[in-house]
Parts: sequence; structure tokens; C-alpha cells
Amino acid sequence: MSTPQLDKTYDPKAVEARWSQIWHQQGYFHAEPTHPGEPYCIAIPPPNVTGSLHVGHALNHSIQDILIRWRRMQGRNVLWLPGTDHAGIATQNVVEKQLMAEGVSRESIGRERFIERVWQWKAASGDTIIRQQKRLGESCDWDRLRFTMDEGLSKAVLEVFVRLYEDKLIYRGERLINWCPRCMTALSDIEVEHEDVKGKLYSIDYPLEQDPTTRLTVATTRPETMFGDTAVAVHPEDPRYNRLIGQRVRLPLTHRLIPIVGDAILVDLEFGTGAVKITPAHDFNDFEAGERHGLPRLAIFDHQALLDPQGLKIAGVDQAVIEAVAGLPAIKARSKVEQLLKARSLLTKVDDHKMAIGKCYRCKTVVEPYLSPQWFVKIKPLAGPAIQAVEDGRIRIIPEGWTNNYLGWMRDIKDWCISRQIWWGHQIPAWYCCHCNKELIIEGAATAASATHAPRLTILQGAIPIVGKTAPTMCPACGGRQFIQEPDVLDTWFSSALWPFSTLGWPEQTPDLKTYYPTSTLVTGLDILFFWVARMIMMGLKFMGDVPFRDVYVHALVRDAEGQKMSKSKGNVIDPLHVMEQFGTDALRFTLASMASPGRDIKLAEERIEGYRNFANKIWNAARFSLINLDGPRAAIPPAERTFPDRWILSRLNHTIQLVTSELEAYRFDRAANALYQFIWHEYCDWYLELIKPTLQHSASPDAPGTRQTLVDTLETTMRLLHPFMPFLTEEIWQTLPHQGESIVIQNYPTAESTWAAPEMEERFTLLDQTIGIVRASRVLLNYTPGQKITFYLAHDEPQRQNHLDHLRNYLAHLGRGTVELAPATTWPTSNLLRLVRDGLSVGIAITGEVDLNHALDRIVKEQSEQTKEIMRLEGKLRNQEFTAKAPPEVITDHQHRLKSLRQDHVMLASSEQQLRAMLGT
RNA sequence: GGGCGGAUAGCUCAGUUGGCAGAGCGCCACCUUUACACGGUGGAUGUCGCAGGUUCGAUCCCUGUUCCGCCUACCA
Repeated sequence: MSTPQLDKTYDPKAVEARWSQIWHQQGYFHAEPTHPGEPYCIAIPPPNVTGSLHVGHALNHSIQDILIRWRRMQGRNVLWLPGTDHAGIATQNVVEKQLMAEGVSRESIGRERFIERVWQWKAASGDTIIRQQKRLGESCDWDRLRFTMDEGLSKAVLEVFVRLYEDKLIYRGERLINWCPRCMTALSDIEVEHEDVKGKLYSIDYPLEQDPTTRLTVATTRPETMFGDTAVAVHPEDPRYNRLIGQRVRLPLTHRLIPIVGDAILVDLEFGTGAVKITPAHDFNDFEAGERHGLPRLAIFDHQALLDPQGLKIAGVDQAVIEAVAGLPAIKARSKVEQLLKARSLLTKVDDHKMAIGKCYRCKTVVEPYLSPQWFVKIKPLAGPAIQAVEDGRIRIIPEGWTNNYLGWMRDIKDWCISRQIWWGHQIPAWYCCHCNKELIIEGAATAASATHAPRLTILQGAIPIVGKTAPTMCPACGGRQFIQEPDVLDTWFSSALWPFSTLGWPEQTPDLKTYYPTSTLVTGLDILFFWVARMIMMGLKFMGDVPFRDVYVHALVRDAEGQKMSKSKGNVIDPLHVMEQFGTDALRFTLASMASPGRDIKLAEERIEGYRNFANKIWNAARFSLINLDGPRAAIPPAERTFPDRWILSRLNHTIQLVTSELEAYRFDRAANALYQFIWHEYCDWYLELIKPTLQHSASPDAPGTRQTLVDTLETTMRLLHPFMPFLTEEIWQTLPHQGESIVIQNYPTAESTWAAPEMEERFTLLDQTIGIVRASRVLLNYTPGQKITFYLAHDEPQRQNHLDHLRNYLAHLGRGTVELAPATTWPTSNLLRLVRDGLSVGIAITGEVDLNHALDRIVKEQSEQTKEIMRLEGKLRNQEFTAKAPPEVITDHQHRLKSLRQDHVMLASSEQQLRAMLGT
């Protein structure tokens, strides 16, 4: 019988392309509720449809694929559900850029045609990342690919919105929100990134109405907002100022008078001047202070964050000042205001000051608090159950350390602004009766002079929405039949929050939904724990009445080799596709898995990936070796009757199966990967294959049939054990081995076999390892070439070990490349012999030819000194009566044993030294 | 300001009931030995961040401290 031959090095490219296609064609990844087995489901965190695969995805997806392939092989009814989200702002930006290149704008082509354009774009480019995912070997059920703008998912969005509205958990109101003046839309709190910047703290004099020579000095970092001040606050218990509460100050640069109020929340006695200006329309704290004191809100910036002449006029700003600052952005207005104040001697001090500014997470533009009517989710009633689900363990966060982070954030959660002033997304299902809201619907009022931003439709605070799944036909109030739909769309995360059930068919009660919800595990980076995970939990509990997943595995961030965050502008991005091209997909996957230790960011360097490419090649060659040596009969002998190497490797494999499985159960992908690496390279290749070579290479050897069987069994099992980590390589090898079934993908995952465990063989191996170690080291000391045949003498203090040596004789001779003499050390030659000792084991190597023995002598002297040190340490400990009185008996016995053994070794080595010196004549 | 995490070999990191400090990569020496030079064999390398404390004994537990990272926060 003949077996296939493999190339000398593993070439991943052709292999990967081939298997990707076959797996997909054969439908191995396709899930059905009717499949047998306990369901195991992961809903992929949907990547942004505009995106391409970066190394963070590669990590996230590799981990999921490991879990999925592992569970599939374990016989679970596995569903890995893929998809993308519509990424409202990002996608809109992409298509707008295209339009701009064509010389048109979204306003000029209109909403409907714009949406069409986005769909066209999606059809042409939206599957980039999907194709890349397939290259990574991801075993998703691609037949179930979902998109947040799909009809089904959109239906779920409608349903959720309407029900939340009916439950009074969605409301519309005029609030201060984070506004990105570039994206021209509201953002939720968590879409704002905070960054520390060097700013200035300005002290400005506000003269008292009663006595203009007396001035109240306020401190502010944003003097340009002073036009919108509607009060000044001091601390009610501040002896410097509290008598002024109730009086008024003259607001500089305007002809307005504003009150002085007492506010213990806003004012910190220690900070600044102790007096704070209140600008309710442009600062979150001031907004709240304004509520407390019933202050008016004066908006002075427009939606492009430019000073608005109309607003300034209403705010009573001096005409000359308006002319100086109108149309300026905040930062320019600031220096202008600084000048104006200075000219009036009202600016008393400017100090350096560190402060945090908010930036749009997508475009990094400084966000501006902006007063506008928006839609919100009232979040507290939803957060309560989501907190409880984690507290009572229905949801487990791994690593556990993030639990407190989650709980803390959830307990302090603020209402969620869900409306976005863009076009791409789920348009809010609310309509306004044109008749009833006549005064509140403002169409075509372009605020800023801008050609690109044509008429905006503004629906003012107070307009009464009619919310429903379909457009109303008649106004219940006035019977009117003319309506205008809310132009805003929903935050993308609103639809992503429904992902675990909307993708399974909800609101229909589909078999998919019944089978796979709740999903099993969610794998995610920390960056979206709040963005997304928290919201899925809230929505899942609200609409499904159960958690969306049992386990949340939070993995690390991938950084570059220097620990820097990867970014295109820094140019330190590792492109996973390039890496896959260069080193193979399996190498990348294995690298990421091996580095996924909890609580630590991954610093990825290409050398690491190269190292695992080498590992793949090592495995490839082990398989190659096996195939070369597989010709000939095989015999399945009971494990206990097999040869020492066979029994040993089965025992180690058994151990590795247990270890890998338990590490996977604990989400310790790093340890599982390292266990595999250690076993395959350092046990299977380094020792097992070497040990069985004589047997295989002598076809007459009676052990050969059994060993061939063990060789192929262990290799085949190892391939299955490794398959979730390195799917392509293992499939390719597995197919060349004698096997049953059509693909490794659908084979059983190895389970521990108690008959494989052989502790005695492991003990025997330890002795073999030790002995060969000394023999090899001696060869180097004596400068023997690897091939040179030698004679070596072996003896052990313990009879049992001596017996082991006897059993190992042939293996020792083979691996030591020489002739073994087993005899008590006292009978060994006293000359022309280098004798080394460890743990009761003595090894003597015959010295032949001209050899410089000084290296050997140095080695012995060094070992002796190490022994002496250790002996003294142990003696010291054992002399210590506190130690012998208080330490556990087994520790004491262990110390005594070690000391005894060391002393014996020491004596032996001393005589060895003497012999050596005699030979050297020193 | 608060919270969390990290600091162990040149580099990247393991080290879970406190009892001989490990791996991978890199480095040095030797070796093309018929699976593999993307390889083999041997070797060097650590006051386990710093200072105290608990303990017979601390990389591990406690306290303080320094540096780095992340999250979070209304000191205008």
C-alpha cells in the first residue's frame, strides 16, 4: 500500500483557498434548529459595513472561530451568525465623499436618491470584510448573513421603537446633547472621546448692577460662551459673596442684566474665583443649574458651531460686538472675546489650565453641547434588570474584573440620545400632523450660508408626534390627513442592540429564535462593552424576557510591538491580510490565540507570527515523516501492551487533551495554544518521533505494526485537537492520513482516554530525558561530533530507577548514539572517563582520542559550586528549629530527601573531579 | 479627582491554594544526522518595580510608594 507524499515545506496559500471553498460548498457551517445536540450559538459582533478586516477583527474572529469549531466537533448544534451593521455616520460619510467627487451633494440629489446610492454602494463594496472573513477561515453560517438594514431587522427596529414609545421609555425633548458640527448630528455620550488639552482659565469681571465699581470676578475656560450667560453662581456658604445672592450683574459686551444665584452643586469654593458664569444652552452642568434656578437658555451657536448673529441679537449682545464675532467658530471667537474684554479692562487674569475636551469618535471634531429637540431612551428602567442579570450570575463576564466596570457604568447610566440628523439608517417611525404642528415645523430655513447644506427640516420642541409602525392616515386630534415624517434616523447601536434576537427572526417566533436564543457566548473587545454589550443586555431582557447570552468574553486590544495603538496615521498598522499572505492564516490565528492572555493588551510583532509559521511547518514535517514511514502493516494493540514510546506518547496526548479542553472551557486560549505547542513540538516531534525511528526503519521489527498504528492514531488525534486553532493545516494533513469521514471539520473533538494514561511510562521518560541530557552535554564538553559513536556507563542509586534504565537500554543507545554499559559506578573505569551526576543518576562517557578536558573540569567545578550553595541553603533551613517545628511535614521530608540526594551527588562529583584532574595531571 | 490593570531573562509574556523562578523569540557555540536549517544539540542570562509588614519561609498575601497604560469624572 502506498501513502501520499508531502512537499518539504508547507505552502499555506493553495491549501487555504481550496479548503475554504470546499467547506463552504459542503455546507459544514450551516446550522439548522433540527440538527442534533445542545445548541451553541454565537452572534458575531457585526463589523462596520464600510470596514475592512483589521487585526482587532482577526483576534476577535479567531477566538470565536476557535470556540465554534471546538463546540461543533463536540457535537453541539452550532450556529455562528455573521453580519454587518450599517454604520450610519461612517457609511453616509463614504457615500457623501463619492458624491462630492461627482460635484453633487446629498441635499442636491435628495433623500430618496441618496439612500438608493448608499444601497448601490453597499451592493458593490459592502462585502469586502465578509470576503476577508472567509479567508480567515471563519466557520460562520454564511447562509444566514444579516445586515442591520435588512427588512427583517428593520421590522424588529420598528417593533422595538413603537413598544418602547408606548411604554413611555422613548420620549422626545429639547435637551443639551453632544453635537458634532462636522457630521451635523447628535451623538450619544459614549460616542464622545475625551482628551486632555492645555487650555486657559480666564478671570472676567462682571460689574454689579447696584455698584458698577464693585465687580464679581468669574472664572471660565470658555469666555466666548459668555454671550449666552443667564446668571452667575456663587456658593451659598461663601462669606465673600453670599450677601450678593439676589443682586444682579451687568453682563459685559451686552446690555443684559443677569442674576447672581446661590448654587452649592455647581460652585466649588476652592476653585478659581469662587464665582461661576451659567450658560445653560452651551454647557451640561450649566444646563442643570439652569433647571434648578429656572433660568432662560440662550443659544448663541448654530449647528455648525459658529456664533449665530440671530442668537447673539436675541442675547442682547452689543451690535459692535456682534459684528466682530458673528460667524466665527468657538476657538476664534475666544481670542476675539479675550481682546474685547482686555480693551475694557474686564479681563483680570489668564492662567494656564488643563482641561478635557470632547471629540467626535468618528471624525475627531470637537463636539459642542447643542440645544436641540432629540429622541431619547429613558434608560434607568432598562438598566435595572441588566444590572441584576450580571449580579445574579445569569450573565458571566470574563475576565471577571470587568464586571465591576460594567456595574459601575450601568448604575450611573444616562438617558440615551438615539436620534441622528443623518439620512442613512432607520428613519424614526414618528409623524407630525402638519395642521396641528403648523407653527413648529420649519422647513427650508437654512441657518448658515452654505451651499452644501441646503434646507433643513426642523421640528421644534413641543411638536406632537404620532408613533406607529406605519404612517397614520388621519390625525386623531384634528382629522387632518397631511403628515410629515420625522426626518431623523436612529443611532446605529439602536439596531445593533437587537442583534442577538433580530438576526434570529424576531419579532416572529421562528424555530431559529426558539433554538438559539439565548446565545451562548459573546466575544468582544472592551471598547464596545458599553456601546453595545450593555444595550444588548437591556434590550434582550426587555423584549425576549431573557439574557441575550450567557458568557461575555472580553479580549484585549491589539497594539504594535512597541505597545502603541495601531493607527493609519502612525503607519504602524499590521494588516492581517498581508500577514496571512506572508505567513499563512493558521500562523496568524495561532499567534493571536497564544497571546490572548486575560487582562493584558497584545503587543504584536511579526517575529511572533513567523515563529508560529515555523510551528506550522514543523507539524507539516512531522506529518511528512509519518507518511514516509507508514508503509507496512499496522496493528491496534491494547495500549498497555504497546512499547514504551507508544505508551508514553499516548499518556502525554491524553494529558494534553484534558489540558486543552479545560483551558478552552476557561477561555484561556493562550494556555490551550501553549499546551498544544509544547506537546507537538517538544514531546511529539523532539522525543516521540526520534524514539520510534529505529523501530520504523527496521521493517522486520516486531514492534513496527503497533508503532505505526500509534503513530498514525496520535497524529490524527492531535490534528483534531489542534483543528480549532489551525483549521487549514490540520485539514490538509488529516486528509492525507488514513481516516474515515469527509472532513476534519465535522469529526469528534478528542476526549480523554483513561487507558492511555501511563504514569510509570512518564516516570521512565523523565529518567530517559535526564540521562540523554547528560550524555549530550558531555558530548559537547568532549567536543565529540553528533555522529561519533561513544560508550557510556549508567548507574542509578535507586533500584527502581536502575530497573527503568535497564528497560530503556535500547532507546538510550539510539538517542545517545553509542553503546550503553549498565553497571554499578564502583565498577566503572577510573581513567579515560568523564563522569557527571544528577539526582542519583551517574553517567560516564568514555574519553577517546585527543580531548581538551578543561571544559569538562570547568563544568564539574561549576556544578559542584551550585550544589554546595543549594546544600548550604537546605542545611540552613533544616537547622532552623522554627522551620522544622512549623513547616508542613511533607515539605520537611522533601527538603531532607533533596539534601540527601544532593550530598550523594556531591560526593560522586568530587571523585569525578579527582579522576579528571588525575587525567589532566594537575 | 476616582476606579481598574500592568511592572518577572535583551524582547514579548506564563507562573490560582506562599516551599527548588519558566516558555517563546533573540543571543553564543557546535552540527546539513535520510521529517523539518521555517531544522537539531548544547549553553549564557533574573536583588520577580521600590520600601515596609505578616510568616519558619513571600514573585505570590497586606500596607505604602514610583512609573506606564486604560476607563471614568461637572473643579467652571
